[in-house]
Amino acid sequence: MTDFDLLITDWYRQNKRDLPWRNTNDPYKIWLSEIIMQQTRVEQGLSYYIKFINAYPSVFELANASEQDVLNHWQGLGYYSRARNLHFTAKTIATEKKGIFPKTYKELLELKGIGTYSAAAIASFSYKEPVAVVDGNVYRVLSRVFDLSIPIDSSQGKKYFFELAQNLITLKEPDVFNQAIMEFGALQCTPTNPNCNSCPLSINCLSLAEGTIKLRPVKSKKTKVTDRYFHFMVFNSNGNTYLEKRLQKDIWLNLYQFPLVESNDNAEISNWEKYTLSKPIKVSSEIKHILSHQRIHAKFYHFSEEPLTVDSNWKKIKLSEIQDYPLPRLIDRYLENE
DNA sequence: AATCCGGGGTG
DNA sequence: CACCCAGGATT
Repeated sequence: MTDFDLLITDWYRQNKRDLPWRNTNDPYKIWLSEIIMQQTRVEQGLSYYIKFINAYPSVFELANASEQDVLNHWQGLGYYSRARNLHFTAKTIATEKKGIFPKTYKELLELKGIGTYSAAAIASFSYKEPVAVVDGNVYRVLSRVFDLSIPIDSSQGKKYFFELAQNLITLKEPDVFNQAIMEFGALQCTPTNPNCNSCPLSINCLSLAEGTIKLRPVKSKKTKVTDRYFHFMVFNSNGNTYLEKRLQKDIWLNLYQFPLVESNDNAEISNWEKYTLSKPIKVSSEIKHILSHQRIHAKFYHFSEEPLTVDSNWKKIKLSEIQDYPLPRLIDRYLENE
């Protein structure tokens, strides 16, 4: 197809949403929006973007914040390594680079938390470098238009789609092309029930002609989910409780939770070993919390006495100040419903 | 190359 | 329940 770029950019000019990070060339704002939006729908990430811009108007405010403050603002969005890397890179930019972002795809790639997609997005949106973005939308659009069955989660597939997109991108307005193909995937060429009836590419869409729309894109792997059983100790005496900071290489790194004992099944814990000898005054029913690779079965056990011993990563806090700490959604939701 | 890392929405 | 979302780091 010779005029893919024209068709897609024309569609974009008529159908694009008005999003705050589209009205700027500021690499800080572009970068922040791209990190927040990774694996996240615009409707979910938008309020976080606004919150971050208000709290940290420039890379210097972000660099000078504590990691806990950054994680607090990130709370509930998930994939918390994004927030930790965001903060790490802000400090790199503020100190080593005096607040000036790198201006090329190649240099941007060297920053922590910035991969091929984000580097291409920042380089094209801020500096009009003609390097193609390849995100979930782009995989879907291209695999359908060209009816490609090569798996998008293979190394070969990733390389193939990047080169294809790179061959299609316009040199005049690479930023518009990149925005256009992603917006087209998000609004028109959607995962289920794409709007092929009113699609400017339907005449050229090989997958539509072959009847393979529902099969595209192809993924070869399926994620396997493991079950975990969490038992949280909710201490409450005189309005105080204990939180523990998660320091292991595991989910929710550097977030806080009620002190946890993990077991192999959902049987109620009766022996809390060194932590307490008393019986809980209340035990919640099992709460299921779904992550991409884990199914967590959680129970909350309430104790009205102080623990017998306190681990080094525990912190005694006022229950009324618990929201000063970044909490996994599981904990936050339990507090909401309690 | 394979696996891990959240949370929410959809059919 | 399975799949997807403005992906990246680690092993």
